[in-house]
Amino acid sequence: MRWTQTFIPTMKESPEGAEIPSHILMIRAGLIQQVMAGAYTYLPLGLRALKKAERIVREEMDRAGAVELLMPALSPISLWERTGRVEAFGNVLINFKVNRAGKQVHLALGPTHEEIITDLISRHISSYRQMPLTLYQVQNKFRNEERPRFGVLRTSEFLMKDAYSFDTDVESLGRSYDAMFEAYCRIFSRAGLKYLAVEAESGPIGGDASHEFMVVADNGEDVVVHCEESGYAANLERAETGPRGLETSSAEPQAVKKVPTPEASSIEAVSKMLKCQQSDMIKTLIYLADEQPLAVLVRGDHEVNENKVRRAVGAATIELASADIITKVTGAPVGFAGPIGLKEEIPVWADFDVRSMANMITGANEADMHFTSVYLGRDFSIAEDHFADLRNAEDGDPAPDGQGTLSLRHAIEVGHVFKLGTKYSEALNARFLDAQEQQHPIIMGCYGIGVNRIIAALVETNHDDNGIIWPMSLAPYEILLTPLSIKSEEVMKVANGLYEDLQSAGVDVLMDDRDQRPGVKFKDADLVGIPLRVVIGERGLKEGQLEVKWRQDSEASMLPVDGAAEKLAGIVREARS
RNA sequence: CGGGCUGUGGCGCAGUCUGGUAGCGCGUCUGACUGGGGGUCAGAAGGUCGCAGGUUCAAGUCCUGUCAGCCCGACCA
Repeated sequence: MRWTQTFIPTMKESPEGAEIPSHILMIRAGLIQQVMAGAYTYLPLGLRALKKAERIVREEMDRAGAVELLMPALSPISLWERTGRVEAFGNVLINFKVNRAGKQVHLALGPTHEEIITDLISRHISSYRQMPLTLYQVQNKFRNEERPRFGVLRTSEFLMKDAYSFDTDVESLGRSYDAMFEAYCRIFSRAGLKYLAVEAESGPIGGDASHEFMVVADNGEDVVVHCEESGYAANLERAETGPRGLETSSAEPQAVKKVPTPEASSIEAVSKMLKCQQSDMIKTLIYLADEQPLAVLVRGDHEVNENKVRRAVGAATIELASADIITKVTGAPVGFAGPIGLKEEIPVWADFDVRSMANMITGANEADMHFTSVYLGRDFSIAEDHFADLRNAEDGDPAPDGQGTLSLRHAIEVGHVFKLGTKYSEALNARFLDAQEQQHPIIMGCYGIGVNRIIAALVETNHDDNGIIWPMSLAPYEILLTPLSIKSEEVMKVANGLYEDLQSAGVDVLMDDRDQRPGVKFKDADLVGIPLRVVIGERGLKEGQLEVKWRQDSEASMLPVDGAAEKLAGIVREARS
């Protein structure tokens, strides 16, 4: 492609509103253009990168034995009603009514396709002989995100590769899952991403295993917990922490005191008012677990992990109690709850770390009052089986296996594999007969990749001050030819010859044939980030040489014009790997 | 959904407090010079200042409403 014949609107300045590198660079390099919040046009260069990512995904899915199909974005709302996901998705599900032959038809734009594919499978699979089967598609998804942001990292419409496996038993599901897991590893490696496969929260519905593929990046929306030593990696929502020592204080216990803390209803405010460490305080939160109130205690500087509470308590749902319920249960307004003197008898759970606390400060279950010098065992007690790991992991916590310490990092989720189980097959009546003529629901898995996020995550993690640094595998073009003077016949003769030869050799080549000064071309070359740049200039041609430079290198090397095309094509082929 | 910020030629911004001829840089167009890291000179085009209403002799500027975008938080497969 010749630069003058395509459409690459590069920009010198960062657009207003774009703040993170991937967003800024994708706009400046002419990859995308915003249409509205959460919706972007892929310009020619951006689309080429996206298609490269898509191709890698297809190749690896096919290699793993998955079979491609294509489902529509449009679907009848009734399908979503059957699985209860109209409520589950709520406002995220884009749905609307249209008039058709005088009737109103209620439609939804698919945010994911479990319903549609399970409905499909229920009509065509009836025997164990037809499985295992894994189907996939690459298609646009629609989610009315409450808050689209960060360029193409979180949008209302996005390109997703979604795969679904159908198996007869759990062992077979495990094999299907592992095949997808392996495929994902190959996909992200080929895309040049440094990723972590982390244990993920499988959520309240179905499934006993789930992994997310995360690219560590400061601007990522997710937080992962990682241990270099043991290799343990998990989403913060899921991450467990290792055993922590039971420290005992040698200080002489003092008597409990009730102290006034007017209007100090947060941990921060109380610690400031009483001039104490947040880690000496107890945070007491009232939750509703399956509609039943319970109190959860964690150290003041820790965060409660609701999923852990839900699992520890054995509840299906968990939510923070409303102000009314808190007042009813504790006898005090929000912010003054504590384990001593709760108005109602409710279960009290505590995080392991509470066990090693002494001389604590807690709410007094009375407006504007806290207790100080509180001791576990002396002033309140908690049943031994009500201690559990109930908080989010923190930097420096021991790893679950005790090997090394955990560190927290922000990350971008680019893929997710999930053992679904029978949630959808039961709801949509997708069953099969086994060899014993017994009927069972089909066992499913689902596997998603955000294709746009592969691009965004790559740019986010592979750039320098001057622009994007593409790996050969995703680069919109593999070689950029930069003739320095298009007015020089000699330069253009060599450039055009190279261009033709490289194209014939199957290389994706872009030639900057604009009548621009060299500085402009070099700046744009770095911004756009094509991996291999070949400069054709009068200076070099005098020696019969071209100048070849990798985007990530600062120094160029010389290459004789004779045989340059074959040489360059070879280098590209090698780098594609 | 709560909090904060921003809407002025294609892009980035100043001007708004204190009402009085709409400006700057980049980009674009024409011409000349120039030609290895975003050139120079000369000229030109391009804006109902997000939208609606109000106050005023006069509104980009003041008031009311509204729409859009961005950031933080809440929420979220």
